[in-house]
Parts: sequence; structure tokens; C-alpha cells
Amino acid sequence: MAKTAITPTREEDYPEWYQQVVKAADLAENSPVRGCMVIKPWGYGIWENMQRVLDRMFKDTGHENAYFPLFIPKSFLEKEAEHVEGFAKECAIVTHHRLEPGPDGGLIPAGPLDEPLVVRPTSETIIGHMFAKWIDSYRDLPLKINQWANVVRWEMRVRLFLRTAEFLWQEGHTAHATKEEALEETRLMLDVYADFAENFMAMPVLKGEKTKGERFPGAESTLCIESMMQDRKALQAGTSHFLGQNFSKAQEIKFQNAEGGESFAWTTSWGLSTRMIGALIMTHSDDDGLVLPPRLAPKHVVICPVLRKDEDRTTVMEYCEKLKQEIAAVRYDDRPVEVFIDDRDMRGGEKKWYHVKRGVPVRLEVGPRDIKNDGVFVGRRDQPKSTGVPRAEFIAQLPTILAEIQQGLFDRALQMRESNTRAFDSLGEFKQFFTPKNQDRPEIHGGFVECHFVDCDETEEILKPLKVTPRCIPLDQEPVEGTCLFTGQKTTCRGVFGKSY
RNA sequence: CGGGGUGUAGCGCAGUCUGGCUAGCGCACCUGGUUUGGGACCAGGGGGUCGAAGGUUCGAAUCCUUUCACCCCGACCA
Repeated sequence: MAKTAITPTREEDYPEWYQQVVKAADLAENSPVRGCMVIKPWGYGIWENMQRVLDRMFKDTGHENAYFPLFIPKSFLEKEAEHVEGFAKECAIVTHHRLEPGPDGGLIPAGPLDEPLVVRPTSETIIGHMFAKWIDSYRDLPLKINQWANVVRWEMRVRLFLRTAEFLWQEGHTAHATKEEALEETRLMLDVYADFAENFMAMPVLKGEKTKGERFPGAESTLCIESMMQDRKALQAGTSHFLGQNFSKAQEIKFQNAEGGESFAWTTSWGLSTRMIGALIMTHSDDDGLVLPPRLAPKHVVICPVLRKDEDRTTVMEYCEKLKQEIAAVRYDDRPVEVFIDDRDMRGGEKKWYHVKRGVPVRLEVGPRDIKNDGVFVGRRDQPKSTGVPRAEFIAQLPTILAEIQQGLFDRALQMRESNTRAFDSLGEFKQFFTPKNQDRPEIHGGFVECHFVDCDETEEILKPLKVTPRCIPLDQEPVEGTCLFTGQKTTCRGVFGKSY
């Protein structure tokens, strides 16, 4: 038996560890379609919880859901120059609309389309087109729409959840009468994302602005939340874009203002994807598999009946059923606790590890011995040892236990980020920090570095060979005079740097 | 699209250099039994057009030609 449920460990080979966790927790697997994944029930359950929480947040901030087509006329994508350039290289294109029997018994495409359709890589253009029709007057503004959808970006290299050719996400699109209002919206949605990440995913994030090079194609500015994974690499977890009037001018999203004149709307867009499941895995999971923050766990508690002898079976199962109902009556996070019984005919040890690997926050084992004492045997995913506890006591403590696990995960992740964040004054230290000791098989190294910098080509040139990128310029910083670590120029701008996914 | 690699059972592989019995092993799966408060053990069993097409040969997983697919390293990325 291996010392850890997952091999290799994070230390030994982080990328491989990640893949093994996804597999062991039964979250998703590769599909016959290149680059596309199949999300399995346990993984999809996490996504459903993410959707539920975010959807509530979007509605609470005045947004409504709608749905737009999967296909976008190619001409739409051509309207915004930077936007085309950004996405052109990774678009799937539909050119035909039927199949005919071919000479070799196969099927060949027939019925070519007059105008090819692009499978949406994002929906700015088609939503903008509809916005133009819906908006006539300043009284129609603001218009605040969200869509839950799948999008396709023909990525060359893929990893489950982190980068797949097709992924699920939500994309918010809003139009406003003034620049200020649009900027406020961009910032508001970033705050929503940060709230979601920190309070539900238990994942601390940096809120910041992207540099020119990292900006969304066509955006005036891109705000983002950045998070540090356990291998100290950065993951962009969500973005909120201020699109200025770029898209409204390209798509004629115009309105008559209160003064009777004609104005272009100011638009925003913001998105968050199934990549967050990857972020969740890489933030919390350990060498025994997935660790789930209770607020997003598909199930909170699993009851494993210990059925050794046939004559005990009825007693044990009845006790478990009663226990299940009692637990389901407990509330956590404004919802009933999600509990289920796993009575599969399986060895105790195997069953225990099955649930450990899937990250169920609380495991209960109930056998004749516990029933005699009216107790339960409790195993917490965040603690190595299981303990026997009186049933009533467990029921009373359950919300506290779940809250403790949730908070503990956040604290640990924050501690991890803080202890791997540095502020350097010399480029030498910076370079050393990001250079692995073992070049052939780089060990886990680096982290975040905070320093003054000027967003220019020279800076990018220095960063390139190090494979380091500016992650963001943190928001709300007091301007302090300093020297750019890369160019030596005077500046008040400070940024956070790191290697990224 | 540049450089490298791999295709053999559901998964992971050996066998290929040096052609030769009925193509093997581990895990998983099925059956029976012994077990069961910590990832069991014993016995038996099912499952393969050896990526595809063509060629050489008495004989091809193995040699030759062509082709397809996938993986890794680069450019791009929620």
C-alpha cells in the first residue's frame, strides 16, 4: 500500500499529480473528441454549485439571464479589428450543413454555406448585434445580461478543466450610458468574482488590472482575479473587461441621450469558466486526493454503514436512515446539509479511501458498536484521524465543523500565498527566484514577486526568457515613487509577477 | 505549423533490434470460496482482426513503403 492515495505526490510531479487527482476523484476524463472533456457527475456537481452561487450573485446585482446562438456569422467577428486578431487563430468554423454518402461508404460534407459560421469563442459580437437592436433610448440603459454557455477555442495543448477546446462558462455583457457607469460595472463584477472565489471557493485572490499585453482583445482595460496554486504558479481565475466604445462603435450600439443627441453605449463583459474547478483542485487538494470546500461540495456528509454480520443489517441500516434524516434537517450555508448513504458491498478500507479521494468533507462510519453507544465515527477530510462522537453532539456540531473546514482551507491557502510572495529591489534576485535549481526537471519554485515596473516592450523582453509574466497591477494601491526593476525608469506603478498557467 | 516520441485487451505495459508453437504480464472486470471497524486473499474465467492499407516471405506484432491517430517540447490561451 502506498503512503499516499495519489501517486506521484505534489512534490514529485505536480502536473501528473493534478491529472491523477482528477482521475481518482472521478471529476472528468478525456473524450474521443480531441481537446474536449467529459465532465462526470461528481465534477459537474461542483460546477452546478458554482453556477447556483454565481447566478444568485448576478441576479442580486441586477442582471438577467438570456441565451444567444452557438454560431456566429464570420462577418460579425470581423467587425472589431483587435478582437479578430485575438481569436482568429483558435476558431472552429462551420462551412457545410449536411452530409452525403461518399464513394468509400463514408460521409462527405455537402451543401456549403454562403457565409461560414464560427462556433463562438466568446459572444461579444453576436450579443452586441442584438444589443444594437434593443437599445434606442438612454431609458433602455443600462442593459445587463448574463448567459450560461459553452464556448470553443481551438487550443493546441489541453489539460482537463484548465484548458480545453470546449469549456463551460458564464459571460456577462452590459451596456451603459456613461463611461463612469461602465467602469463601475466592470469593477463591481470583479468584486463579485473575488467574493465568490474567497468566500465560496476558499481561494484567496489578488484583484488587479492586466497589462497591455495580457488584455482581452478589443478591451480598453481588463480587470482580473489572480490566484496562486500550490506549485506557486499563477492562475487567472476570472476577468472583467471595460470595452469602452470599441464594440459599440463597431456594432452601432447607439442611443438617443436625454439631450436628444446620439451617443455610443459603453459596454463591459466578464466571464468565469469551468477552469475554476481546476483552480479549486490545485488550491486545496493534497496527496490523498481532492479536498472540497464545503460550500461547493456536491455532498457534505457520507454515511458508511458497517455491515459485518447479516443479523445486524436491519438495525444498522435503520439507524443510518434515521441519522441521514437528522443530518438533512441541519442547515449549513442557508441550505440543508447534503448527505447520502453509501451501502455498496465493498470493503471498509476501500470505501473510506474512495470518499477521501473524492474530497467528501465529512465521513461517518456507523456499525453495531457505535449504535450501542448511540454514536458515530467521524472522519474529517481536513484531519488525518477519525474519532468516535455521540450522535447528538455530532448533529449539533455539524454546521461548525463544515464552517471550520471552509475557513481552514482559506487560511491555509492564504498562508501559502503570503509565504511565497516577495518584494525584490534587484533584478538579480528576481531572476534567481524564478530559476529552478534543477533545469531538467524543474522543482516547485518561484511564487509571486511584487515590484515597481513600467509596462513596455523592454520589460517584456527581459521577462520572456524567464517565462515570467506580469500577472496584474493590484487595484487600490497608494502610488509610491520607485524605480522599475527592469528598465530603471522612475514610476509609481507596482505589479505582481509570476509564472502562470 | 517546426523538433522528438508512441500506437499490442477497459487502463498500464512486455514482446519488435535478431520474423517461427495457440500473442503474454499487472491492474480492472465476471464466478465461486475464505474474509471483512480500515485500500483483502485463494481458485477459476471472459475479453485482442497487435492503429490502418499495401508489399517482402513457406510464415509478419516483428522487415519495407505509405497513411492515420495520439502524446511531449516550442508559438497562442478563460
